[in-house]
Amino acid sequence: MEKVVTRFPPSPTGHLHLGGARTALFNYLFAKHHNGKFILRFEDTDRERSKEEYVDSIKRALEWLGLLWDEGPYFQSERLELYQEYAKRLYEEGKAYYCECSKEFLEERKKALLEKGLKPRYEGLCREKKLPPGPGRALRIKVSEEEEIIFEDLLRGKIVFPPEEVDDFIILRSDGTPTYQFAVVIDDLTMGVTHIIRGDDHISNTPKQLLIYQALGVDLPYFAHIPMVLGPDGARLSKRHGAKSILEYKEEGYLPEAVINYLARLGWGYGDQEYFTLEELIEKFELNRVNLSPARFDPEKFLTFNAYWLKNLETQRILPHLKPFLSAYPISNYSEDYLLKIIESVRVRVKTLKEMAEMIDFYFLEELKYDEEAKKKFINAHTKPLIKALIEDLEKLDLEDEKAIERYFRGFAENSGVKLKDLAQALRIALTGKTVSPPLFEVMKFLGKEKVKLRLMKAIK
RNA sequence: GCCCCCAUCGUCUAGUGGCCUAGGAUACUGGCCUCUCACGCCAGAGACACGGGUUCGAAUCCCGUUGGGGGCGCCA
Repeated sequence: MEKVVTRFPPSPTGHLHLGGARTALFNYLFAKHHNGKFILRFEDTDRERSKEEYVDSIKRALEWLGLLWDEGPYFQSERLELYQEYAKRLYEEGKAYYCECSKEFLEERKKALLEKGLKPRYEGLCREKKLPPGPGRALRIKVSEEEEIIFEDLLRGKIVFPPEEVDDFIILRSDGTPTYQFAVVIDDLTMGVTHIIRGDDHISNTPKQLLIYQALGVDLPYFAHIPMVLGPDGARLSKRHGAKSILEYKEEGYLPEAVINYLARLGWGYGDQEYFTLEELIEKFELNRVNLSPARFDPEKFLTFNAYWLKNLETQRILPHLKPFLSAYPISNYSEDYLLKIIESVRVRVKTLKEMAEMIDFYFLEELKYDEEAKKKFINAHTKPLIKALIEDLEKLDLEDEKAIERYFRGFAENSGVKLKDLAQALRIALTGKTVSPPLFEVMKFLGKEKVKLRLMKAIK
């Protein structure tokens, strides 16, 4: 097989969201699985809506996900001459013609046809006029009215369109810029793209693109139309329906590993396996395992995947992602080893990095933020003397030895006639300020004797 | 309106004519574990959209219906 080349061609008119990211992922995985090349290309021929800002955010999102492109990014806006050359060729070969119909006129015709219950299509008014290029004239491709248009989709098999489905469509606007249909074909052709993997909303565009390939007299690439990602409500996932950008998930404390994994499982499966690393996906990804029906995005399950990776990824790989969430604290005062141990102790208890940061903030705070209500409840006339006694005992304890501490506390509770449960809550508040924390004896160990003593004293003051 | 795609638990999926009394995950319910919160473990409930064919046999193949999604731009 020739070398596989895939591409991801976002238009920089918005941030990268889950749907786009999944398309990028599948293209990336397919290319990497076959030792091929993955190209990034920005389709920015719509100068009105394209923004530099989005180019930047899409790139950052892909980088964060680890979907690194081997070539590009290309910009269609920088390749206008190329499109014009190809268009000129089609015009000179009589395969395309100039059209002088105004937008307003076409709009009217479309309305009229629609009212008659007909398919809105260009009626070929300028087809035989043999107009030369000129201002206000768009270039249309000549389309046969008799032949069915057939193509073989890698996932769905043969797809047939009746000839009347495609009219003489525009390939070059009257301002000389190419339309999407034309630009994609020329780009994919000149960039050597072998496999076009894209959302199935493009199925209906494919016939038009096929006709361009045909007119050009070149071989077709392979097409694979993957199902779209729908919102939880089953409606199309789109920016207007509040689809969040990938970068927003980053800010909410999602791990790229989780995003990748969840996205891969939307519309793709590998037996009963649920969890995959990027490396594993590259190894196992095959197009024939892609589902054909659209998948709904389920925030709940997405969170679960994040929780899974939070508790299974090596702590060294979590730390860099966690650091931005800890920026309010002087974490540079703590060793990496210390931070890793803390991560280890809370990773099973949280679902996002944000939650993780909140859960361990007490390690870094000079002044604890107490849950006042809980403090009142658990640090009372009954427990205060006990805490005082504990402070005395602290000197002779080895906080490094968790097991020993636990034995000591169990004994202490028994002797004092309180349940460890109740004593533990009082201590938890005193040491962390909260009612929920990592295991107490671990907290003491990591805090160290000095801080434990200080915090206990402060709590009973 | 016309055209195209799709159809298994709520959701993501396994399943490619007999292994299906339909498996897993998640969410849900109950229990166990337990210093809090979690994790974990055990158990439960939960689906082949419907109707016709084909076949000895259909979740799996064919047709229709219904439902969902998409497209019909000098947007991408």
